[in-house]
Amino acid sequence: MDASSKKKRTRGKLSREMIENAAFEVIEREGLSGFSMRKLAAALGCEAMSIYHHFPSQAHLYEALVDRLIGRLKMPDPDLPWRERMRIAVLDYRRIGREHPAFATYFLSYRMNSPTCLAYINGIVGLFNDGGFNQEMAARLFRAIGYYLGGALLDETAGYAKGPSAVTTVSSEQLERDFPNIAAAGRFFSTAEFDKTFDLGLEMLLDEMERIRDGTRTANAKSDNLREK
Amino acid sequence: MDASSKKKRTRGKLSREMIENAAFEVIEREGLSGFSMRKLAAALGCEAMSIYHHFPSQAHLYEALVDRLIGRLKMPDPDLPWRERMRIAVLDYRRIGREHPAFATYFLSYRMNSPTCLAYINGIVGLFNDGGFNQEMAARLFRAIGYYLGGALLDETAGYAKGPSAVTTVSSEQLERDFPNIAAAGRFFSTAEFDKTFDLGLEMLLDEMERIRDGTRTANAKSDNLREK
DNA sequence: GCTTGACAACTTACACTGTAAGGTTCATTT
DNA sequence: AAATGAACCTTACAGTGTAAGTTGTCAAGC
Repeated sequence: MDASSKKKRTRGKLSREMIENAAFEVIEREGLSGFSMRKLAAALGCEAMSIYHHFPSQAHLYEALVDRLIGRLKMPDPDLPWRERMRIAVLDYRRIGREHPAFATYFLSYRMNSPTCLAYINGIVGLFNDGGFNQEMAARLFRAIGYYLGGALLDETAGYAKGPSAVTTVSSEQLERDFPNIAAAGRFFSTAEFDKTFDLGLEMLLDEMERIRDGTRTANAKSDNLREK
Repeated sequence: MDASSKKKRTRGKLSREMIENAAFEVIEREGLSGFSMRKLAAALGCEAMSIYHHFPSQAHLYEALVDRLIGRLKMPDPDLPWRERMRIAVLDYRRIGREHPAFATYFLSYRMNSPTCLAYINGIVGLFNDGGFNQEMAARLFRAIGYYLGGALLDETAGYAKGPSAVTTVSSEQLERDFPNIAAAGRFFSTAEFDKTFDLGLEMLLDEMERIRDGTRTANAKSDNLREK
């Protein structure tokens, strides 16, 4: 018989960390929708259900992945100028998203509630408080900058740089002819332009935040009340 | 036998429009991940495979849904002041996302390439051109505003307002004690505050765009070159 | 050395998914 | 009346997450 020669069961082989590492790899290789517990198991050289001994569900595993990414983020040095601290915090977050483009899709719509993530968010909100804003403005600016950051990451990781998702596509000749504005703008939409575009928007928001803090934002703010309804 | 009494086959019942309408309903009722061709068929009173006669795949169906949402958007009146045109365009897009919160998740990472969607994008890029920016700046600002808009929609439709996605959550007592900044900011994170927060960020970006156009953005822009690396 | 217990990993099974392939029904045209 | 072809249904397959039950392996106590 000697059935043991066929399957080399190395006991205690698996661990949470090993599984997490493999999960990151499989997700990036197969894409988030192509990821499955069975493929993860194959990468680990075990059966799918063995993973459930370490993570009670796929959701728990995903949560651990988010925690690991967020948990490694450090708050920027408080001795730096505030604007620089804010910039670093934003770019740090963007970096971990860019490092895991396939996982970012999940990451970005994940509503963080683990202690690790809450500690991070608490620190970032504190950074806005340090900027000299009152609680309301700190809260709203936190959200507004987060919108920009999240939207940029979504586009940079899942956007046009990955090619069209449409089933029916348009030839570049037709694009040039029928949609000239897009054709003209297209060259600034490439992956190589991501940093420059992101920085432009980020600096715009940083400028405005400093204007709000310094009370020098009187120019066009009046039009805020022009909204219908 | 009289098998016809059991199943009332009403021929020509289905149509692309009917299927699309039902799809929007089922998606919003079941959530995007809870949506399936079989559930859609059940809502339509037909079998799953009947849908494939009208849409060759689920992806084609989704694409049609995106096209329908985008296709109904009109460019703002060109006679309005430019800032107002831009504001309306942004809010229109946000509105259709908010009207289909469950579908928005798909919508936001969908890379539009259908003629309908390209026509829309072409119009919006043209709106930036009308603002008096050169091609490069128009392209980058289009993207930057899109980042803000997309991130906001993602958060408003899939974010914290839907409750935590984490499997392990933290009690409100612990939140108050360990994460005071979040607790303090929390009241401005509610659904009721969405409009006000969105408007703040939008007006910030509109302000900055006008500064860029008018060349009055000299204040802090110098720090743009402080980036490491 | 032997037994026991606990735990880690595996096996099986179920209800679900999208959709390929092919069969059936029926309104319309000839 | 016969034929056509669109519209719809049935069946089947390979994939999914995971509940439930089983087996293999190692360490401790006798």
